[in-house]
Amino acid sequence: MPELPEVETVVRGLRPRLEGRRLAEVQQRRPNLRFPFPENFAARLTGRKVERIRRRAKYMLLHLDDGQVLLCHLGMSGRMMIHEAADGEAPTPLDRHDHVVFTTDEGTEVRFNDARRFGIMDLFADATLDSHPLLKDLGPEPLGNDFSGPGLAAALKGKRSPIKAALLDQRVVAGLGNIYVCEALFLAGLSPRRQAYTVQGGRAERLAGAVRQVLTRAIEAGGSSLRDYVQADGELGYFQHEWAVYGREGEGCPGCDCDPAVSGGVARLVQSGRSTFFCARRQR
DNA sequence: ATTGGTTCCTGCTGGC
DNA sequence: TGCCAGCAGGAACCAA
Repeated sequence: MPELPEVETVVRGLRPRLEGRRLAEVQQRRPNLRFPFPENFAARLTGRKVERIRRRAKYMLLHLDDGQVLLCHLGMSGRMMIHEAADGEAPTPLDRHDHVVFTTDEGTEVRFNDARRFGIMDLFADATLDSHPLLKDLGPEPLGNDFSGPGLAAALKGKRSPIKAALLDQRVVAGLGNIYVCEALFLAGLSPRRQAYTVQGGRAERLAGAVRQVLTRAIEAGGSSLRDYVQADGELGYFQHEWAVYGREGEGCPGCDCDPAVSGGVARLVQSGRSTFFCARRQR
């Protein structure tokens, strides 16, 4: 599912096609995604130039030349598919889940496709960005300077929920989802069931380092491609081949030499309604 | 205030 | 082989 590394990969794929380009045409093909589209969505975007594209947590933020910001969230199944203009070739037919089509002044099409419609699009003034309800409570960027062991420890202090749930809380650290939380806890050797407030000192330091490491590696690999997710240019990411525990129930834990038939290997449990994968031997 | 459960949605998977 | 229940999950929302 698109988590921080996947969104970062999409942003990097979109930049060369959209930054500095004008949106010649914008088609909104249904009234809502997860929420209704803002009023006059397409009209307010048409003719605008995209000055800068950046990422905050799992959100893409497109800064426009008139002081508006277009916010996009890929939800579970959202993709940005790029169709370059080609001489004399018939355009690829639209899919029924192509909900928004942006066409630039160069003729490039960017199609937002989202089968499950958990995605979000919003459009608002740059000046209100810091108070935007979806952005205002977000925690630090895990790859930024504001994220550290002591900072993480402070955010976890007093939290009685399992560390797994705490890391999914976007107010603690922004951008992690189920996959990378499982992977980071594995790397840090921490049990997903451990109460969050017990992750202090060296444990918090290890966990912060593990979060950074797993996200950095995933971005280098171009993200993880599940059946839902394709990078902006249609290339597949490779990080799913590097998962140590996610989706590997019953397989041997890559950190243990033990036989999965004897030890049980990677275990699965359900926490806050989602699957957690972990190695009970290595993670305490 | 904090925490846990439910909901939205569709496509894929696995069991019969 | 075909059918269909169940599962996947980000984050708002609600209830305790």
